[in-house]
Amino acid sequence: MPYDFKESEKKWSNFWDEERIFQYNFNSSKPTYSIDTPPRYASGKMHIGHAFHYSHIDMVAKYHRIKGEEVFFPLCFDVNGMPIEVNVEKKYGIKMREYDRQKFVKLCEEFAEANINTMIGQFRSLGITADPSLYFKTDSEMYRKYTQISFIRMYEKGLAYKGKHPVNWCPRCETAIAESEIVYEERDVFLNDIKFKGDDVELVISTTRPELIPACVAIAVNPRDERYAGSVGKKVRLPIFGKTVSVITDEDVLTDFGTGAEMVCSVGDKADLKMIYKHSLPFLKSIDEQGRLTEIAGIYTGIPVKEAKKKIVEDLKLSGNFVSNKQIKQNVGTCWRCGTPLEFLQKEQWFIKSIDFKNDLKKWSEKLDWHPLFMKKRLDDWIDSLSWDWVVSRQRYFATPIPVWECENGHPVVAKEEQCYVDPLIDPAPTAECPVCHLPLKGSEEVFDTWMDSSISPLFNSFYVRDEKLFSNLYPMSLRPQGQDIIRTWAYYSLLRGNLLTGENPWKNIMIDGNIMAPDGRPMHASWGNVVDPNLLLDKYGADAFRYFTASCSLGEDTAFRERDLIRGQRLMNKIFNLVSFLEFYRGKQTEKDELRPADHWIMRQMNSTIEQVGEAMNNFEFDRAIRSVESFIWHDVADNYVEIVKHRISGFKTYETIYRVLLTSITLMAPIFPFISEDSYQRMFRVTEGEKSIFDLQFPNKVSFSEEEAAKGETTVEAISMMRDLKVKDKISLSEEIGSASILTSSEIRLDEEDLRSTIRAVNLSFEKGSVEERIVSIKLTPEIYTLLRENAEVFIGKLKEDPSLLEEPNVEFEGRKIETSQVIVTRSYSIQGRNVNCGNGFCVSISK
RNA sequence: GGGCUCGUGGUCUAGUGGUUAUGACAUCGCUCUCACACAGCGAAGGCCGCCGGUUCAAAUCCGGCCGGGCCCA
Repeated sequence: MPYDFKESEKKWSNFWDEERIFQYNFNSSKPTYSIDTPPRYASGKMHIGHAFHYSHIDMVAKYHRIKGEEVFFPLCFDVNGMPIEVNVEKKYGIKMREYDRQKFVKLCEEFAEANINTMIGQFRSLGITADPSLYFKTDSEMYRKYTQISFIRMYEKGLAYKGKHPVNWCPRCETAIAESEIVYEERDVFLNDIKFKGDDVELVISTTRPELIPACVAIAVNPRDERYAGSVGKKVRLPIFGKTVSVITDEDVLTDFGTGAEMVCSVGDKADLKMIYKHSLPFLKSIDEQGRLTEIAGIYTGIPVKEAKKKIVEDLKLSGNFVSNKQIKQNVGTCWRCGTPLEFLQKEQWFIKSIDFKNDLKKWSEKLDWHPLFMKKRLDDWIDSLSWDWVVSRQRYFATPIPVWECENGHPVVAKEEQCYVDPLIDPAPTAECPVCHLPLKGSEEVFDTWMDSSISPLFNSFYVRDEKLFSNLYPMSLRPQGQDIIRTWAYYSLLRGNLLTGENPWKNIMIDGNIMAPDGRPMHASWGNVVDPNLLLDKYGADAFRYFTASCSLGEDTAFRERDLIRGQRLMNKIFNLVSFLEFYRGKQTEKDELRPADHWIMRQMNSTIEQVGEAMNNFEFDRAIRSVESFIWHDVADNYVEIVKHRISGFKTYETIYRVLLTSITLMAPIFPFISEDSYQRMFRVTEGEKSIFDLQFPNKVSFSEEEAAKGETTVEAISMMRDLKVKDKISLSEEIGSASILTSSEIRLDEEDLRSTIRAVNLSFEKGSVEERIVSIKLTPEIYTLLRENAEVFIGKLKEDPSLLEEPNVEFEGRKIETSQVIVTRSYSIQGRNVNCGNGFCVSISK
């Protein structure tokens, strides 16, 4: 009867909920292991990548639980921000800015809430037991309150400021965009060659943005470009617009891009901005917030950029200034949400100081334990590449309001902490008028970048400001788990703010996961039709099988989805189910007093090394190593070999005790990875004797003591049995059929458990025959020490031994004046016996006869 | 273009200097064996991406190239 995962998974997730097995106990005396759960973004349901990532986090949580720690694993959701706004606009066919602001926010809340409910169900199906008693979502007033308070504290420390600075601006979303939110896309654009004339000079510039001609403040060429040597310093007129600009030189101009002469516009892009600062050129505002040309464009005023580009090119053709164009590929900075090409605008914005802390950030990053370590470099490289402070104001609706009021001269008044949560559009300012100019104050319409919310998650989780005692216990948190794609945002901003506000890192460890790719190795895209739905997989294979796949992926690496791993996982669950059924069948049927035999010592030795390997791997977040080790133990050592041996003597108390211990240890080791089958097995077979309510109340297993000498005998016994069973299969003798005799053929002393061997193989007689085995040397190798000693002569030495193997019979061999111990020589032999059907292993052969 | 990462039997994968390179899935034999045919035993299948270097010894270290992925410009 195969394992019914559907029924089991339903049953045990209900049990965990009802019994509150995974609820954090604030009064516990156990050490706390705290996890800064990534707040799942509530714009839709979870896809396979999320399911993958949260499964890993859950394995860490359950592992530390079973290690005896009190695990703090909050259930949380991220709600604020543009993706939900955009989804709501789509769903209801409305436009945010044409809709009532408060009503629109309400729609966003409802939309998010529905998704949250779906995702809570998905978490449950996956066996992810994030704690609902530690629930938060980022749009709650409780959460937003601390976003605001943390801002106020940074403002008071001079770390937040309002400043005028060019920002990346999305004309569709009408909001500033942080550097980290820019998505670069390769697009086909036209590179236009346009003639600029002066009184005594004429030159052709190349530009992809002819609509910016009215914003042109200079023409730049490379100083070493001889083609333009005569033009430098001269004046040329802008075609159509007539304004006069100078030809300047700048090292950054590429001589091989187009004609090698380019317009400097204020402000077209970052490169323009750099030249404007360097050459003290004027700032013009050529594009407005909606992406239309401003009044400096004369007759083109008010025309959207795309249209203006077309018109201006046409007019250039008419005026004879247009030379030619060609299509090129160019990386265009676009809005991460809507894909609209971004503009560069000079705007008043709120900033958080970050550039001043570049060196500190690298030190803070150094203090973290990174898993895997190579991810650290990605953060360090990002820190190095930053060129200005973090723009935190957004001109949107659904997010935390910036707790600020302003007079009409733009003097800000920041809220008092006691006022928070505060909505300046509704609530009054802390002072009646502007303290500078005594004018009335108006609440800010701006909201925060959503990373302002999510990057205080470790502070919020640790009861920052709310409860000093809890804070000192919980902060810094044990672990930040997250995806590699948001190192430059979530990890970076959290590290920055945690340190700026508390002077300490927000966590001790950071675990970075890779992505799940489609089965074809490419990213999953709806339009490529290669998306895999986790719900279908859970239905088909079950959560433990899915977790088997996720555990088998190396941390930090991108992995193509492999359905075959789920198949294998499901088979493993079935194997475990059947092993437990076997034990269950013999429960209470013991009648004989027996003693531990060599095979029992052997399985204990294997078990100890599995305990050690799994513990080490899990401590390092190496789920793949843990699972390989435990799977190989259960399937091969226990199921294929050990169970076969104990079948004939399971009526003995000691034998039963051993297999009981072995299976209980196995499921305890696996419980963090396969919670359902482990809980199911525990409840069915072990709870009545162990007493604890849940397998997760057990402790990570300790090693047991055993005799190394007996274990070695056991290993030989297992090997002999396995070879004899193979012979029975080959001779078409049923495994249950008794055979007359079994023989061990060997040229040397051999120690094994004759009784286990005979009973397991069902042989009436067991005999030993000496001296009849022919051996052949397959290879001769040396220990690394001897290789190091002999270096280039090692091969000569090996050749000598091959020529005369009898040398190996002495304890030492003379070679070039040295005495080399033969124990340092690794000889691989194969054994055979002429004319008999035998199996040969390590130092002996076996044969059987009816 | 830069940083990081991966490239091992048909497919996927373990393996960071030293036995005859691990295992899974698929394929092919044989076996209902008293926990499990979602099983067991066995077979076939690999110039470890390519080129060079270091070393007595390289899948493993170094350099270059080719190809996939992530992030950035």
